[in-house]
Amino acid sequence: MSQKPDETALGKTKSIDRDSYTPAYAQLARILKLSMADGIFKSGDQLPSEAQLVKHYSVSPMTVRRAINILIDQGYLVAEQGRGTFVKPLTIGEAAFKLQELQEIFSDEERTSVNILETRITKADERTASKLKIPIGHRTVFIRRVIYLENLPILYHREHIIYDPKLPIVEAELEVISLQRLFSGTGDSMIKSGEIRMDATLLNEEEAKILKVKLPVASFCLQHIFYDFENKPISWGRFVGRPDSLRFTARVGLQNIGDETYE
Amino acid sequence: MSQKPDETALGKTKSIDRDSYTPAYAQLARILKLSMADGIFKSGDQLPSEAQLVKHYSVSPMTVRRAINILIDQGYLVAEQGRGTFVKPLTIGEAAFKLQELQEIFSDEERTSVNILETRITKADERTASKLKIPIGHRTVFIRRVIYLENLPILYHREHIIYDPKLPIVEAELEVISLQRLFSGTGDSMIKSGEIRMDATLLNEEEAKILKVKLPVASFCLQHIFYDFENKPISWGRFVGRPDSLRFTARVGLQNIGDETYE
DNA sequence: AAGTGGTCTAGACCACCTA
DNA sequence: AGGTGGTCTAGACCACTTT
Repeated sequence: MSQKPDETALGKTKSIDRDSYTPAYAQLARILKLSMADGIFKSGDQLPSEAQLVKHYSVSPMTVRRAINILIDQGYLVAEQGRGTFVKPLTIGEAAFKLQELQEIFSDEERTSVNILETRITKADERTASKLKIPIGHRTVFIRRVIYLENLPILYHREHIIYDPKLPIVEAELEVISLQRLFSGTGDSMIKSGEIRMDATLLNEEEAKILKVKLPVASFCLQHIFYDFENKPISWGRFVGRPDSLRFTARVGLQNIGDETYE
Repeated sequence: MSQKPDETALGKTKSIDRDSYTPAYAQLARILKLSMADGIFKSGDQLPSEAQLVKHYSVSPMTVRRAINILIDQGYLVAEQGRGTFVKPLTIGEAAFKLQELQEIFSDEERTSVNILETRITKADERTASKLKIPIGHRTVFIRRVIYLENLPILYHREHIIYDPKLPIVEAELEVISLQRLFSGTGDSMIKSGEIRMDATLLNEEEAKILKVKLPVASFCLQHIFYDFENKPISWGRFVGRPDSLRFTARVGLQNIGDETYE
């Protein structure tokens, strides 16, 4: 592992194809990433300076800068002003579990269906009132529903929405407003932000029955609170997943360096 | 909710302070983000064109472009070539649960300690062999350890590392190599990439005893496989967390718009 | 003083979409 | 055709670190 920048290492690498449709900065980012994957630049190594890269690849400083910024954003490099740019050692903290997969389930309308078990107006109990920051007894719309993927129940959802007499409470609409919209992101929304918390829980009898699993069993619970543009809570709810259908995976480090832009 | 770009909306917003130490692109990104948070630009709205922003804020096209790219990367905007740049509706899929918090636990050496329960050379059983892609019976180093945060056991870790006679197997080193290094990211590493899977599990008796919790209880399990630069597995292991100490939260949408760069 | 990254300019050309 | 985003140039100046 060398600490000095090694310009000669660039000699054997690919060059930038100016006729290609993938932009120069993306090509350069990919080349640098491949060099790291091949071990040409190892963890802790200093990269050739921007000026050297500009010369070697015959691009402008802005293009080099952009390529490097992408790799910094992706966590592969660190830049220190006045010192140089270095290959960042892999850390586990970079790992992130995304809900993207959950979103994909919802956008697949062919295989997904939602079944509303119950929807009624109720008065907030202590816990609900506390979460939604409303007085106890304030009216909320309570909904219970099951999300099926090819006839298999994979999510059980319970949600309290603050009752607003100005909004129409049509069951069919509720289905769309609170779920489909949140996941697919179509149209406008009254929601400014949201917090989601993931817990591991033991399913209770009701949940196990609805999700058609045998007790005792552990699964994920996703609790969510959404806020409007005045930062007031709108709704509070929780998804409980079928344990064998809901998995989260994350990757760290260098792999699958494809042709995609920004990769 | 308007669909046409509304240049007049910019009139009342802040301007860019050229004497400030925060760069112009970051200031502009923040201004646009605040405008969205204030509801000046709503979900689905078209932003003023780059040319309009250039004029209005008296910056160069590259600066506007950079500010917009940041907000696109952060998931607040979408750009469509030839059409315009639009405010992206909030979607739940953007939410990501990061292991950053776990990393912070490890870097806090004052409060964290690691206790090795066992370390021995063993022969791979079927499952281990399959995960590490080695023949059954191949030697591995098996380690069990507990991570304490202020004398409270918060993580139980079991790991199989492929035995390599070239590497020294000093207990003290193992502690550093496989955990501290992975989390803190100091020094170089033989690891090129890793996969981490999160599951919800019922703790078994051994796990519950070590983590000092009462059964039955559900918790998170983080399974990991790390690969070397030839994409061969190096180690396979799993963390089981103390359920009340290990939580994951994620946020979506606009909030906490501070002074930080890139925010 | 020399080298590094960080920012920024003031244009240019292109591809794409809409009218 | 005119507007939009997407890319890129060839420099410039600054702040910082190292020698």
